[in-house]
Amino acid sequence: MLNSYSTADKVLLAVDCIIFGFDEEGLKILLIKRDFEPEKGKWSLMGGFLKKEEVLDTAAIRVLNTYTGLQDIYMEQLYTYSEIDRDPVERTISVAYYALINIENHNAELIQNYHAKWFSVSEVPKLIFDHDNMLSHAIRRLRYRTSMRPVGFELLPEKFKMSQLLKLYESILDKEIDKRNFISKINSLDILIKLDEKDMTSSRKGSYLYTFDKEKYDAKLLNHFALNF
Amino acid sequence: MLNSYSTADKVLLAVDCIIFGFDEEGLKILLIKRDFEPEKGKWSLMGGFLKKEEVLDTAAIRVLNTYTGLQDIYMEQLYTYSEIDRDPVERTISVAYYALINIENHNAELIQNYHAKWFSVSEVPKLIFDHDNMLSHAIRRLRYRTSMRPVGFELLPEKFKMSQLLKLYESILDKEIDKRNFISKINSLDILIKLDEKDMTSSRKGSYLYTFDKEKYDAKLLNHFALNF
DNA sequence: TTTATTAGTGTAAAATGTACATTAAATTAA
DNA sequence: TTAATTTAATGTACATTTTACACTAATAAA
Repeated sequence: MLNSYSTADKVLLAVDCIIFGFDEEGLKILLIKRDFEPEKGKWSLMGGFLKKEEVLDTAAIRVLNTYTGLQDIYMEQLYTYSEIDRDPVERTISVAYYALINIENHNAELIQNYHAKWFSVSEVPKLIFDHDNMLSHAIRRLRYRTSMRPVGFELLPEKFKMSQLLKLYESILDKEIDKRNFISKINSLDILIKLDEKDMTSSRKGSYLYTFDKEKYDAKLLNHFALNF
Repeated sequence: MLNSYSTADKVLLAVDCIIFGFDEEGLKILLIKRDFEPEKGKWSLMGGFLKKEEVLDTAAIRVLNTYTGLQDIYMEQLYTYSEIDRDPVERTISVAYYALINIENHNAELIQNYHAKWFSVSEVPKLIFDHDNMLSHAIRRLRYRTSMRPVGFELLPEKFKMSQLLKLYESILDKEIDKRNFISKINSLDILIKLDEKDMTSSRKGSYLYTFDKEKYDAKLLNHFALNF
């Protein structure tokens, strides 16, 4: 019977969270060392089961918070994984979510956490279950998204140098980008505000700081701008 | 307990199928009239529950086949919907899938079916549950996808006129496209084979027929071509 | 042979993308 | 005080792509 609610199978539904961050060293991802079976001691994404009275988006937020202390992180649904043996203990379907966060802003929350740790995306250890697959899927999505619209908002501090933004793009897209072309392209989008302030920490000359102009950004989102680096 | 398999809630997991087709009249979508409760007699997507020993992709194929007789349709996962009350009978999470098919090729299968019917996307009736939402999400995805790579393959007959391909794009993107620019852009992709054959049914002059060059197409997919109409 | 209908074709101007090297500002060391 | 060092900031010429736009070609029917 295709449509009998009473006889239909019920399954475990999980969420897994892929959290991207960025700092001087480049693009990173947040992982936890499992302190429970199966695969205790191995690295994995933050995951947990959906509760009956809960929406997936909320479950993802709750799970992430439980493991990392991170609050109010907006995550986007990535894909739902349902391979029969993806979880060796019991048939579990998992809905993966991903988010971009600013590492500095959230360090306080993370420090008090037990086992969460940032890894460079280029040096991720072997993960449990199908988490490697989820991660590579998420990276692909992030790259794709980056080429469609600016992503810097979430990953950079409030005030940032142009060179940081450039480095962010280079990290995500994993390629070199011509500095002058990058700057003129970004400027042509007209979504940055150049501040009077300079950051003197890394050079004699100092470099101007910028912030995103959230209003202009939102207005332009509607016409979904594409960047072709 | 976040990670106890034994105490975690289990839920009903469904799949819903969004099937796009195209004919002389434009872009269409396949719906069924429900012959069971709830919402009996209303129009809906083809849906059914995931079985315990089944992968989502397979469930989508099975469900579609059950309602329409359609065979071997490759569907792509769209999104997973989990609003608490999306199904009034019981908490059900649904994974939506979508596919593009050639209406003519599959008419034989569909004719013998009871209640499935094609609707122009511009004249879709009110659907049950959150199926309207799924559909509009799918249309958005289709438009997006169309701007990233050619989609004609699946929706057109084996042999087609350039004007059909143009009309397909206009239907999906819901805007007029300049004929000359369209043709030269398509030709520059170098994925069509112009046949010696002409279709004389719609004009005195007759128009050349084309087929897709699957090999060239696949080769180019790797460099994901973007079309900006 | 004229008429009507759809198919098929090209070009010029504008916008965008790309490749590439020098000067500017400030600190530190001589 | 001057020179040397370091990173920041800027512009141009060329190639490519996109856009706007209108007439001729082929054929069948009248």
